[in-house]
Amino acid sequence: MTPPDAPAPLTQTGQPGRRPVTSRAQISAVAIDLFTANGFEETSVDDVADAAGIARRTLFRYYPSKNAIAWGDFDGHLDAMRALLADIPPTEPIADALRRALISFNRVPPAELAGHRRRMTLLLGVPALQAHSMLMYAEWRQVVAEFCAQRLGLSDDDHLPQTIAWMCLGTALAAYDQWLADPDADLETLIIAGSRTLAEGVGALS
Amino acid sequence: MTPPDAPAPLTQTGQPGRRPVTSRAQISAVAIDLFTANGFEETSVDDVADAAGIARRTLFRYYPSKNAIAWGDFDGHLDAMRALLADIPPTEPIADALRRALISFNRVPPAELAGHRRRMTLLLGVPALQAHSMLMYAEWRQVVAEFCAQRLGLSDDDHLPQTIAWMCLGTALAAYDQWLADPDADLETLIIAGSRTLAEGVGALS
DNA sequence: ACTATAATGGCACTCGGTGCAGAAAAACAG
DNA sequence: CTGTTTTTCTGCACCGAGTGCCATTATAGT
Repeated sequence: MTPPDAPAPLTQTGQPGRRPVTSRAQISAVAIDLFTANGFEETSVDDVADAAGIARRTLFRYYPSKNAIAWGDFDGHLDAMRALLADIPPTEPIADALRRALISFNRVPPAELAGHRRRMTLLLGVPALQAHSMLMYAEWRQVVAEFCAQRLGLSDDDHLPQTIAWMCLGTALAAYDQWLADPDADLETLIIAGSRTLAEGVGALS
Repeated sequence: MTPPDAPAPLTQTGQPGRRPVTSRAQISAVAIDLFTANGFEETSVDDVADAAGIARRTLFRYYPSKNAIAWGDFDGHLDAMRALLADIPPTEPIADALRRALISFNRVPPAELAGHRRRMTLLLGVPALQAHSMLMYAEWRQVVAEFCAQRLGLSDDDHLPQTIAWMCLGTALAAYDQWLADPDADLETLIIAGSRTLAEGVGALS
């Protein structure tokens, strides 16, 4: 039985004011359905707002742009990456550390795999989203650069940490491209292969 | 004396139809002046069109988007990169070849250095242009990937060539960021330093 | 002068994004 | 139960980028 002093207002937070009628995650999910089914350019923001059951104006309170909807919650993933790198023992060589972080960061529960694939297909396939992603990647690179800088006793914005961060990004994105192109490919295997090039350099090839 | 049979119509091409009143390069130059002076977001397409002495509608015949104006002629540079890589003897190790190509590709005549710097400051500094640049970089990466694929006996879209192409891009962009941040820095020196990381890998650091 | 051709220019329209002001829910105090 | 406060939602008007359409203008050749 529910206690008599708790009329169960479902989303009671103790704070005044109207409750949000939806969530960023829900909007993103609905939008990705539409984008995948009908195409990104062919889907207007009004379509997304209608499908999400909110007004156009409200949609732009949840997300600053149509492009951003496809990404969903990126800051959360960014914090996860930071935490991942922070947890790596200082004794581990930097190349191993980066490989481990790349693998962990891109590991998704099997239940979410199909959805993840659909999202990434959009992000890496639609030109407007490819472009917008650059801005997300910039923050991700900064996280990696901070880690490398600390390890190497350099500043965040020094040349070497920034170069390594760029290379890590490239490693991850090249792996994703392969993964999306081949339904049978294993993302982790691809990342491990890319990390080898990252660690040993192009000189080790010829 | 001009020959009597040549009334010197200045831009006579033998083809009928009205002559273009301006050029892509000229529009780009005028636009970069405005963008640099007043800011990219603060400058409307109408402002650029007015300054270039053409109608808004005409401007969009020269460039498909406001973003593209800042890049100017990129396809030309792309062809140059292709030619650069094609000219490298097959005996040269792939890491050396990439380093040489990166250096040559980014070498600019001293007379154009200041202009180049202004353009790159916009391209790497303005978020909208950072994002748009991703689409240009994709073509550039493809050129590099084709070269690597041929050298390694692989396909253009195989994992390894694509990974290397991403890393080359990162090397170049990290160098540019440093160059723009420090007015006294030498771009070539930065690229050489980055190429070392590219060739020897991250494993050579720790 | 007449015709074919290629570029320019104006107009109306769509779509993404924003500022503003008001309506609608929720908690709380009397 | 009524009024107050807080927060979210919504409608409206507006701006700037980009496009389709069609008329206009300039050039070459007959």
